[in-house]
Amino acid sequence: MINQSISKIFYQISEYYAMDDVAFKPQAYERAARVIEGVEDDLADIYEKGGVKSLMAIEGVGQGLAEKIEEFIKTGKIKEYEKLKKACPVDLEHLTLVQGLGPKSVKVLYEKLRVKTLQDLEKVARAGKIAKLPRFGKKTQDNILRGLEYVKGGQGRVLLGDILPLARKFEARLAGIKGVSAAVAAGSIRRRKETVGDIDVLAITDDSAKAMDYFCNIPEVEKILAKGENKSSVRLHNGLNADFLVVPEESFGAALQYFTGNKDHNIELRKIAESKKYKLNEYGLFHGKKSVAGKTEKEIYEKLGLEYIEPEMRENTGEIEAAREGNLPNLVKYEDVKGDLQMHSTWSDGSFSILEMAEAAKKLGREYIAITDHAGYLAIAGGMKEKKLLKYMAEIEKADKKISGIKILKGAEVDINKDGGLEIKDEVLAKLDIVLASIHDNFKMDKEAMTKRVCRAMANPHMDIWAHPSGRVLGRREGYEVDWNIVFKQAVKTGTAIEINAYPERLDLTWQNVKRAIAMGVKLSIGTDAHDAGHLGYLELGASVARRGWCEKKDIINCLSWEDLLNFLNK
DNA sequence: GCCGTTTTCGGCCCGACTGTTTTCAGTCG
Repeated sequence: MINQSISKIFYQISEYYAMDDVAFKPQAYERAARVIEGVEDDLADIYEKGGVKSLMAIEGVGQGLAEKIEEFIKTGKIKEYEKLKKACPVDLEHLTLVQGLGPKSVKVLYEKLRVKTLQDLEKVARAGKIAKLPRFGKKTQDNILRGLEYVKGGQGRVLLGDILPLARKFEARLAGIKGVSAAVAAGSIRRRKETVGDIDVLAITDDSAKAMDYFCNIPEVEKILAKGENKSSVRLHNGLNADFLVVPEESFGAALQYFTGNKDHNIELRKIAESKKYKLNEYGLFHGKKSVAGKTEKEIYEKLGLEYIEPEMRENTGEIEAAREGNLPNLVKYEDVKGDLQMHSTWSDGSFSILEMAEAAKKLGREYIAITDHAGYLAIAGGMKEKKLLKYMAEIEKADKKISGIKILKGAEVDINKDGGLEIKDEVLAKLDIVLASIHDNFKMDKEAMTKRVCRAMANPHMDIWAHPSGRVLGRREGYEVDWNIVFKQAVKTGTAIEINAYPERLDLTWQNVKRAIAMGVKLSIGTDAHDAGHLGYLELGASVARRGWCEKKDIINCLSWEDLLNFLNK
């Protein structure tokens, strides 16, 4: 799939032109980049079938960009991009990762302070030089420093949502080789951690040399770092490392346990093993030299006097004690999630019609969905005001009547204003089946003000769900400050559900806060925030956050039957 | 560079916020 590569290049080109103050081209490239990100079919396939003409059928792609895509398909690069990159004196790509820093500011920083790289930026910021520039100041400088920390911390890890499909591809391919009887991606992928630093794949095979050869030669490999009989290590084109391990069948459970982690969880297990006069390692659980368990994870946990602990819970945050006492939650299953409670259509910033989204959701087996287009002042996201909302609602009703086998809720994602008011009049909100409310501005309010703002919004009887509650964007910005204890209490009091936004770069509420919230009795909702039919599959990422946060079925309103969900919303 | 048309040019989703200014450029969504 070349779509992501092309999309990325177009984003970059857009920034280069923006830096040079070129008019309108940046928006054109950016728009095309965004659309291409969401195109489900591989651009190479589209091109193969219908050439440049068929590429031009994509929104925002005209003759010029279609030919650039063609160029990429044929040569693997785009000359114009290479030229711009070469001509640009600074590392724009990384500098603009810093929150609040755009192409224009980067240009000024280069012209006045010769800032070319993130390192340069840090140096001049620390030296206090940025604060002295015209139109910059102390606060801007501090924001840059904070942004820098975040960018540095986020590097080298990729989003679970981006890597899970690749890991599954590896699993499937390896499982397809003769002699391989199992292949599983372990590590943080198996724990469904929101970001992933590398890929560990474990396999059982009777011909390890053959499996190793195969793995080291898959097209994603950029460089082989190590290749042995039982273990190989490679660097992938996407910058990640991948390890491939072959273990004997009788050790598979032990190896899986060992390589799934996390580290602290494993250390605890080994301590327990030691206290029982056992030794635990990746080959099995041993009493002296005699193996007492190793084939499955389950038997290892059992022999250690523990209930089986699901991978998503293995973070050493109390799961081992709970397993010892038989108090583990009855974790919500991926298939328990019946519906999707946040998505967008062409009525705001989505790229598919209401009916198209419903049809795609139905295909994935959803029993119900909520269409929740933007309403309020977020104009760029197509935020609707009251009058348009009424038309939109009629359109949802029409779609609901037209489609069978799936129910559609009339919803909206309404902006919460600075004071905690909702940006749509109550009498219109009352007409919606489901009201999500979320914060899209004023992220840097102090904790107390932000807490008040949210609590006041929740007090509005029409608000059903607080969407993407922390506002974090993985790898780009931390969430805003809010007193979680107070807002969780308010959520329980007002009967407001809190969302687990399943979009890969959000996964917000965080799993840590999920755990705290349900312990206080908060009900949670899962929404993909899909802006494209291809995003609807993210629902499982939301479910994985729920599982990491110890949720049971009863904690998640998406697990309710249609009738029970309506009852919840009408309360 | 795209797009739609008043169809081969002339517009181009825009409102709010931040941090700087004391009116506004840059960034964000």
